[in-house]
Amino acid sequence: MTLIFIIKRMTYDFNKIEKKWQDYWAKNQTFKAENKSEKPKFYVLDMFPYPSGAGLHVGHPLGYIASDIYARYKRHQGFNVLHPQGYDSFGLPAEQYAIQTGQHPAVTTAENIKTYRRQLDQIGFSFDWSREVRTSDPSYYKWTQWIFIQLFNSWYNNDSNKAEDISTLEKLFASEGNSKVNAVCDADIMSFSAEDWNAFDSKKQQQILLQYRLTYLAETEVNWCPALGTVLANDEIVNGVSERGGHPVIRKKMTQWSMRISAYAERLLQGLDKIDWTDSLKESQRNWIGKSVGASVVFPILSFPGGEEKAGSQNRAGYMTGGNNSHLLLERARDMRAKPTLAEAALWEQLRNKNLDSKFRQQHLIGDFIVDFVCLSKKLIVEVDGKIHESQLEEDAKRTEILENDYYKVVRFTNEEVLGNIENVLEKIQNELAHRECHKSDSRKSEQIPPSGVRGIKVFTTRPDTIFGVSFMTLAPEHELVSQITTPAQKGDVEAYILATAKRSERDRMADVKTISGAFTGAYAEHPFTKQPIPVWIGDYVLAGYGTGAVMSVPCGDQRDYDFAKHFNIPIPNIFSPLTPKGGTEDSLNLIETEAFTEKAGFVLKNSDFLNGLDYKEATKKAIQELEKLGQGEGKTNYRLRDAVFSRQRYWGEPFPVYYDETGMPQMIDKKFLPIELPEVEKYLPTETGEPPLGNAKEWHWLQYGDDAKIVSKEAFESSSPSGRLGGALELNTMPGWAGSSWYFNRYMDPGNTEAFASKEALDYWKDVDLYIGGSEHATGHLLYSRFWQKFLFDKGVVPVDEYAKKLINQGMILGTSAFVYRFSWMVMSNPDKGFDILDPKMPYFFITKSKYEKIKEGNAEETKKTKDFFLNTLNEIFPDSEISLGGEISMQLNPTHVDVSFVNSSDELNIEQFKNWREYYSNAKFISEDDGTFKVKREVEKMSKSKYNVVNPDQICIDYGADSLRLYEMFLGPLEQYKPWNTAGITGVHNFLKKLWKLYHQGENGAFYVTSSSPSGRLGGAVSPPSEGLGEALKTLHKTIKKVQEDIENFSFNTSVSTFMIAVNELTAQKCTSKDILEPLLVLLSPYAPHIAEELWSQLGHNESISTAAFPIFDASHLVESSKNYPISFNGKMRFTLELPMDFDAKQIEEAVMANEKTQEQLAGRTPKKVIIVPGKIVNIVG
RNA sequence: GCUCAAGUGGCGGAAUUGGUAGACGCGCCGGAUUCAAAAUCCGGUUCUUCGGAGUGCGGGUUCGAUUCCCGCCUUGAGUACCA
Repeated sequence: MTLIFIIKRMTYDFNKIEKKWQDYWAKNQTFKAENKSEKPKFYVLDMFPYPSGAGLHVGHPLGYIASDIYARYKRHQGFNVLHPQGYDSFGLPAEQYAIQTGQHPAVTTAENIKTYRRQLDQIGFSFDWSREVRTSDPSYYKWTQWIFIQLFNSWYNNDSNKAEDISTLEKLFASEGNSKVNAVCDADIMSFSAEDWNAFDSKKQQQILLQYRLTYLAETEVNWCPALGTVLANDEIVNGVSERGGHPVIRKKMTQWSMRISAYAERLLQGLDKIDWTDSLKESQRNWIGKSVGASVVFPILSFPGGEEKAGSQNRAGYMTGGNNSHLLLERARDMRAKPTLAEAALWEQLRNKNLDSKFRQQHLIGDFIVDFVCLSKKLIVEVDGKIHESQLEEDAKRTEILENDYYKVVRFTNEEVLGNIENVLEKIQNELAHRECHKSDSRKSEQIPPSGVRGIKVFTTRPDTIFGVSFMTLAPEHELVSQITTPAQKGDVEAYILATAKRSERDRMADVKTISGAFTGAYAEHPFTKQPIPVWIGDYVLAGYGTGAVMSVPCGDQRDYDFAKHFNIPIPNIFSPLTPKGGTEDSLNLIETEAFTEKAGFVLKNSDFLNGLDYKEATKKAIQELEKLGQGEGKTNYRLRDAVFSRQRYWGEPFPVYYDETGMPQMIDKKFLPIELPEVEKYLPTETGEPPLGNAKEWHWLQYGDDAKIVSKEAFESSSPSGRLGGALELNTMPGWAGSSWYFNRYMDPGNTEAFASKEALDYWKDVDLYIGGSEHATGHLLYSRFWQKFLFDKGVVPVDEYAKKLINQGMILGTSAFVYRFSWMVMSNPDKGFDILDPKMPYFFITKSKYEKIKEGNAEETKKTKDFFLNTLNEIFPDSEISLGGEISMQLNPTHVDVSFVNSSDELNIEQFKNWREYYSNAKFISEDDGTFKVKREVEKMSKSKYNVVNPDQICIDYGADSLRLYEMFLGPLEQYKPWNTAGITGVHNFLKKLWKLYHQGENGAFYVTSSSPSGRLGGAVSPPSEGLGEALKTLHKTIKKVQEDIENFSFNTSVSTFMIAVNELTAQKCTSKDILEPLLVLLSPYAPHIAEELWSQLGHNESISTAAFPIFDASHLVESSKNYPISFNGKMRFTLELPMDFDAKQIEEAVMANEKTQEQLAGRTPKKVIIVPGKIVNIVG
């Protein structure tokens, strides 16, 4: 017996249903995730949205719908699902708006968030809103500031290969100096001993530590836009001017906070292998990190302008230092050596020849100074001051300070002291020497110093195996050696070239990579092995910013070197011996006749001394070994990844928890005082003195006595008591947009925590994101920086995993379908006496429908004439008093103009009335329509954007079709990761599907709910027919659907499951299925996609609880077993007909049946098949 | 230039390990219902000279290729002389 229950007549009132269930979910906190649960966890995350003023357009929810389907599916699977949402609410647009309107960004941001929230709610997402975070909320950015402090208090230890607390570094410095420390740090670090360190004052120590910290202050060259008063990122500059406003941009050096992300380059690269992210995304991160393995090689410089340096001597390094103008100073030093003062001569007599056991040099160049005497190994400078120094005490003091900064000690004596009591002077010097540790100039540290002076030209190469192919060196024009080594004869050429390069803008240099240019410096370097001189050139194909800014040019193995050599007639020695397929070499074949041979295989080396006969791998290894023996090179890995600038001259961002003390050193504010809240300012522009907007804050000085601290005005700070006082001016920059988004996924685990950014329990439970969905445009920004922070936090033991997202999917963009109308006009000529004003407001705009436009474009004379007549007649009607004539046909103007897509229907017909009302100046527009009276527009797919009038807002779609239709349709459009145009026309398809679905459950009289139950103890009681009786076809449909939908969700192929649902409903409708056994599980399948209608029908089935955690139906293959198969019968691979045969036929039986069939004989037309391929259960293919 | 992704009807797209190419939907065409329209329902819809041909183009492997291999073309994205 079958029980029938009829509830009441209902139509699919989606607006009412959707509102009802959205309210229900909110009221019952249906999607709240628990931090303690017996269930397995699953974390589904969407990329943080920026709440823009324009609100959501239909492209935004695409990824959210996909992740929501997955989250809901996982709930049906029995997981405790964390699916949070929040806002990356600091950012430029709100600030720009504040600048224009004076409205506080916090106010506009809050309004925008409200709109976003309303729009998100109406789509029915299963977010746990109790965990919402906003980056601009002080309770959130408190922890962003805290992480910044952790970075400041850390350094990267290459030996332990992780970040460590800065205190461990201080201990090392105090006990052994820095020579053995293997840290990631600034490039220009001087070595010091433990004694030096302990003798340094606090400021000096802090300056040194800053060179090791993971976030540090440094002078960085930035893109400065004076008009906007801020630094711009590279992608904010378009064609050399600012993207916003088109203002000029200049290169400027500024002191900024930087993040030492380069410390993590290798781990960021290696980590990619552990995570399931899209290949293209990993690929762009790999490119960005840009690892290249090779060697660094030093080429000594053979000739200096003065000729006083000779190449080849081993103890050259450290012999002399000097800045860019050293060659000028050197001449002066020589002069002074020749004409010493009496006192100098006397002292030199005593110091020379190692009378004091230390080697001294006289009139030597240190940095940009010529000092009287210096002991390089002990870094002791002895100055003998004549009368003249009394008048320049200040300059001397400054000079002393600079030298001391380089760890030199300066002792001064007067002429009188030296001449009067030279014994005393020598004793003092001896004393100093005894207290100073010996400085080895060739320590590991000094190798990190960029090449300068006689150290030679340091290059990085990925092909050390080709070192015998070097025929010249090329330096970047900006290289600091250029001015030092250029010979007088070449000076003119070189300077002219440098000037010409400097003039060329970045853009010119980029656009014009084909032109080869350069200049010879006149200098020669020495080949490390052959000791042959190699000419040194400069060329702008070598970039100052990469590697060492210099290359060893191997024209036979590098195309750019090859082109350069050809252009300047530099020899191209060949070192490649091509391999034949048999393994021998074939030297008659010249690999480099027309271009460089850049392959790393298929050759052995020749003309390469000890590398002869070796291949790429062997030779690379051998070359590095030999270079290391000579001390002129070593194996080296280079990364393109640069440290990230972390300061922005902006208001609407996180303030730094930093003040500058009286010595000007940055100090972190203690954790207990966080957050440092963003101050109020009167205007959001830079100050008159060019300081960032925070410079406008009246109170922005830190004033702290012990546990008491407050932010006060400059005056209040200066008048406060200095005793026990901490504090100073607060940092004026704010953090960049990526600060808050680099760790938010951790905050969602425990967003309300006030003691930590998340509790250990929460972090250990949720661990990482299982599924992360977002746009690929963040590939090298957010997604790289956030991995860096996560690894850092992992090193510090704060988070349990070092990769925060196991799987990441990129959703494609939904593009707009822009509409264009064609405007046309002719050149108008009128009689001067009876003229009319072309700017007369009565002068209308003329538009022509698409097909006629196309005819005219093709040169259709008739259509052109008609259009012309229409134009002229219309004008004559409007201006009856004028005599108007037109220019020739050639002067006809046809311009496509964007028109708002809301005026255009799905058949591309323009609503002329709406269009006329759109703009005042269109109100009297004239139209040439199609012959049937419609006016058609041209369509084109473009990015969705306000300025293209092609934005489609989800609000209206929800009103017209409902959120379930929108969700299904966005998924139905195509594969998630693909870019695809939005076309509202198709939404009726999925909407009809939902109506059909509704009908399937409402097959009662007058559309009443009607479901038959066969369950003996069903919820509504009653009896009883054997389960599944007579449901064969329906069960097959159901289980086919279960299988497909489950596979689809797990493969993120959401578009195909929508088709599957349609097929299922079509089939069940055809079967007139009313069985609860079928229709109930079907709802669970559908619920992730169309949750509102699923909830409604679920409750109509008699359930009192939400469908959201109902168990996902289990696929049972037995329902799909077929007894026969409709075999496709192919002839030579082409399917000609099908044949129904029993499933249990074996190959032989199939062949007999097929060959016996008359259609087979017809196809064969008397031929005998050569071969019959039979795959039982699949196909039959007859060949012949 | 390099790297990655993608090219299938009028359109969005499907074909999951090589096995019936064009599922599903839109649009279009025809029909039913209606005084009429909307809505709904039913049927058709790759091209075709009715033999066949056909998944960007040209080759190859295979009994069989949208799927695998080689070469090319086009489009989109990222990157910009990376030594």
